Amino acid sequence: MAENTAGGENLLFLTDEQLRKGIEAMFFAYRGFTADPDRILAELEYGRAHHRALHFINRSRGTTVNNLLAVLGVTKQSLNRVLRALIEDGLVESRVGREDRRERHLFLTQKGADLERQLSEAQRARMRAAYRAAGPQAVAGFRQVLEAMMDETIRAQYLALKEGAQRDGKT
Amino acid sequence: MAENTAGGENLLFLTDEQLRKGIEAMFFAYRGFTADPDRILAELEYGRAHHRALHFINRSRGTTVNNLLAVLGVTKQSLNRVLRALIEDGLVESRVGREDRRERHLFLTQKGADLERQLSEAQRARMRAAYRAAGPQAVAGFRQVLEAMMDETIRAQYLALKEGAQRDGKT
DNA sequence: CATTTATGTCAGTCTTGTTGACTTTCCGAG
DNA sequence: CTCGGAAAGTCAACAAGACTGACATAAATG
Repeated sequence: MAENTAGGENLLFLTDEQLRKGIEAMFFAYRGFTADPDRILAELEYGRAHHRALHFINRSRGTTVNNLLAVLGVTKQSLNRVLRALIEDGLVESRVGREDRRERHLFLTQKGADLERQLSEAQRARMRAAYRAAGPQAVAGFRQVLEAMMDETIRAQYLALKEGAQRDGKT
Repeated sequence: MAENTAGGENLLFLTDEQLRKGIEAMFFAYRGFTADPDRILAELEYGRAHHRALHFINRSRGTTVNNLLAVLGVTKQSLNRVLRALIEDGLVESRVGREDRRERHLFLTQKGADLERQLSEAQRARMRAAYRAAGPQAVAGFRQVLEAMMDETIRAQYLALKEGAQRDGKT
């Protein structure tokens, strides 16, 4: 590879070959990332979309449908189908907004919180194992690269969320 | 949180809060990761599934349908739909195996290679920017964590792929 | 020759995305 | 205050791409 000599050692990680490995790592890792919750969801006749909704309702309780839409990056019609199922099954509660009665504020019921906990714990367990295997320094790099890979507008949302509602202590 | 004091600084990154941030980073970053090729594909009436097929045929030219199945982790019916379209449109060529004539070996045509190049370049550009922004050390950590996050069996495949550049098994 | 393997196909289902059309509610201009 | 537009949410219909199951064909293998 030409860049090897042209750019010097410190640019080796920018060769097409290195980038390709990163792309494939991302692809395979994402499969692992979703595998555990997917198995749980399959038994309950829910899908990944339900998991995502539960996750973000839990993490920003009382959020409106519109907020959730922006975070999830889907159409409101698509989200609505998922939300309807979760509400019918008693996992999510939808309350009419007090100030603006067009809005619906979303909350997990106890049952919803239980499932969310079960799903996120499965995902966290894998993440915890990966973090432990790789070490703190690798984790910092992992997060840096992921943040840099997000779309601009998404990154802004992510950084806002990162601090967000349940703020305990420092990063 | 308790772990903050209980585990000491070196375990800070294993708190549920840290893990949740990692999970969300993964979610948002994967959206960015697929966004650019998705835009190109949408205009051509192809989907992400076609991109994945093109990518792995390019990276392991002459691979068999069965190999591709294992790497992509989908059913043959699902892959077949995608492959049929790519072959009909003249992006992929399917050749009967010389040694084992039951096998079909898959190759990109010039047209297929062109599209693959266009798609992967869009994806590489984002990856390159992220790598550049984060630096070599972060990239090393990024890859370490991703590898640790894969399923065991997938990781074995990935590591094999990582080394073997263009190894046509038996054509 | 019987079985197994590799591939392809038809049919049907499910999840989750899409667009279009509609209702309810809010708010600002006249 | 009323009217019309905008915003939030809902319902309906459709498409992509995954899935399962059943079956067909050809070739390799014991």
